[in-house]
Amino acid sequence: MNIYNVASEAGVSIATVSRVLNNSPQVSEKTRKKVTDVLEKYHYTPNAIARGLVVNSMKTIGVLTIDIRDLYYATVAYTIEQDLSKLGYNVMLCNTGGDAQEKINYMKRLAEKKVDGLILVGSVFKDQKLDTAISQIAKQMPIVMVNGLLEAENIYSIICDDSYGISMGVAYLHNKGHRDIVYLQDAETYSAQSKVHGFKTGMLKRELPLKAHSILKVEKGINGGSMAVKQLVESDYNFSAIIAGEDITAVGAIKALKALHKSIPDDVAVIGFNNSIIAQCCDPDLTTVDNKMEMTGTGAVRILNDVFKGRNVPSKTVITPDLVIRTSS
Amino acid sequence: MNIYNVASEAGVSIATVSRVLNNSPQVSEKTRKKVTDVLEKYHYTPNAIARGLVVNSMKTIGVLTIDIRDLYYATVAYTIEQDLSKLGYNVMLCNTGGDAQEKINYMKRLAEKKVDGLILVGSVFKDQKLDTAISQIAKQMPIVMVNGLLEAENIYSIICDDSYGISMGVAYLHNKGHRDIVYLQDAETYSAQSKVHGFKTGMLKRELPLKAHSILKVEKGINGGSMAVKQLVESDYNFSAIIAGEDITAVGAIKALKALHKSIPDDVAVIGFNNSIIAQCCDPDLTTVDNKMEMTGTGAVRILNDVFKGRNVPSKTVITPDLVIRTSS
DNA sequence: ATCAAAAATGTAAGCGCTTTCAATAACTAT
DNA sequence: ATAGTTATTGAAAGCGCTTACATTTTTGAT
Repeated sequence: MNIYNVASEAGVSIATVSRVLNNSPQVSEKTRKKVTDVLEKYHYTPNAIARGLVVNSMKTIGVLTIDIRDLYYATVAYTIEQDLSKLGYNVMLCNTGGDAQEKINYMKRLAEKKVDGLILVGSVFKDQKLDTAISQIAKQMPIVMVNGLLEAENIYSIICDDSYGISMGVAYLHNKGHRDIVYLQDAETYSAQSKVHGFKTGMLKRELPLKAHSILKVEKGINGGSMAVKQLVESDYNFSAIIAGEDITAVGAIKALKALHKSIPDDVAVIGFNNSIIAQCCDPDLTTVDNKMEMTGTGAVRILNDVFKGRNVPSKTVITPDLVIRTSS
Repeated sequence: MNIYNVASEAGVSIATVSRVLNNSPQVSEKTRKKVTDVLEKYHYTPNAIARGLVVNSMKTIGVLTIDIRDLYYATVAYTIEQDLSKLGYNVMLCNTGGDAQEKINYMKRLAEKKVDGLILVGSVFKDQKLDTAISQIAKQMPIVMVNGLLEAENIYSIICDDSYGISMGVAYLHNKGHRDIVYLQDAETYSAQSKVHGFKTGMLKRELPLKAHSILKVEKGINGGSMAVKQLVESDYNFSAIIAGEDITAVGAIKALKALHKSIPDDVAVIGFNNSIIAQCCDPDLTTVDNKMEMTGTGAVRILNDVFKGRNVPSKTVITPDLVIRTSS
């Protein structure tokens, strides 16, 4: 059933049917009814591909995340999807993992499908090949980078000030009397780098010691956090507080500390990052940096929509995180 | 840059360009090179919309979930996306919430966009209007229902035997000597109904008491689980074990129990459902039913692909869950 | 009744591709 | 060289829609 069938059945031209389909005001009530009757009778479904070919848009946005099972990406992607849906867009969701080439492949496929825009959530720290590819794609459609930065035409960034988030954690711990704070770096993304930076500057600003074990690179997850604690204890490193790059890593640290009969927060204070639901599942409840996932998603969509509407959009938007204090610190 | 430009630049016909684009073997190496040179020179990107219009497919699958922030949906959707990607498909992800009408709206939009198939993850228990809509849509494309059932042409179900999962929990607790087991029902989906059924039959089979408080309807989440425990304690109900419909609800119960200085599992044993990462974040680690999220997602994709390939596919596939025993029971 | 303006409808081109079928080029065996 | 094959290539239709422009109908003022 296509527009021709409808037209002949209703005794009008295809142009008129198209007008009815698009609620064009310039069609009389009488013929409108004739057409809608036929439309309903045959359960006509317009073909968005054909429409898309003409108007050169499928009302679809590509969203690339590292891994949707990670609560951070899930929440951002959820908000993006819901907001876009209200604007009439659908979301193509891609899990790219950490690999740059995989990201490029996805972007190319989405470019072929002529998505109206791209939102890249999370980003590898630096990859020249990837950056080139992104800039190239941006010639075809606007790109919003969430917690990633790439200064180029038609690319917009929305970034949570993760650095500041971590430095808030440092400040809080310092005020509580902590001096030997360990930071667990559990990723190599733009955000992760930013967090490390925040930790370093926060420590230096307060003249706290930055030693060999102050920044530990670990695997993200419960196991990574646990291993870090084991490593610290085995090396007899003296520490009274841990800040982790993600809640889940902090949970791992808590588990290991408890297994060693360390009291939290009395023996060791722990701070996480993301303020995901996980922070409320562990025991004690986790103090964490709230990086405003909903605000991030909503902001990304607003930027994209503003670009579509031809409005003036700053190339970089910054979101300020909060420190959520719970019982683990 | 379109196929015409490429053709004239390369001095061939558009048919030849199309053949090169689709790696047709019937084109000589010489002309193939002429064309690919032009393709690369201009960074030509094929237009999948135009292609889609001709072949009537966009190589896209619609995936409807209740809420991607829920780890269960996230994991299933992740697996689906990854598996489909390998087969050359992209995923349109939709968060429908619990609302039937919303689901219908999404499905209609996806139908217009001519997705090649639909995977509905999770489903409202019964809704005549929704079922009618789904059956209608199934006339246009195959539909796979994950943990949902609707017997109709072109609709396939893949279901985790949640009923059995819960009954395993009951059996385990019974063997440990528990008699007064409470079930926390935290949803109204098909799965949720199935879990309740499993609880009832499991209890009856072992001649365990089913009293007024044996099945408690609660809100899903930490708060729901906590409230349930409070309610049970306040009403002086005597119970020694709790099974929750989801891990996160079980975590809420654990928190409330610990706040009341009940020891877990000695005073009260707790079992969750899903075997999500949350089950390893709480303290003690949560015994839970593993409903094989990856297997479910992979199965759904396999079914869809088999249908595409014209293979014979059973209308219902059942997955058997496992009981993962940890320290909370 | 008549004509100009406005409203409604129709015609036809074209969006960028695939694909059938016809035409041509390149071989092969005589 | 020649006819018969076979491998390449090209011409053109068509996928289902939007839209600029042309045409027809309606309306309203005279």
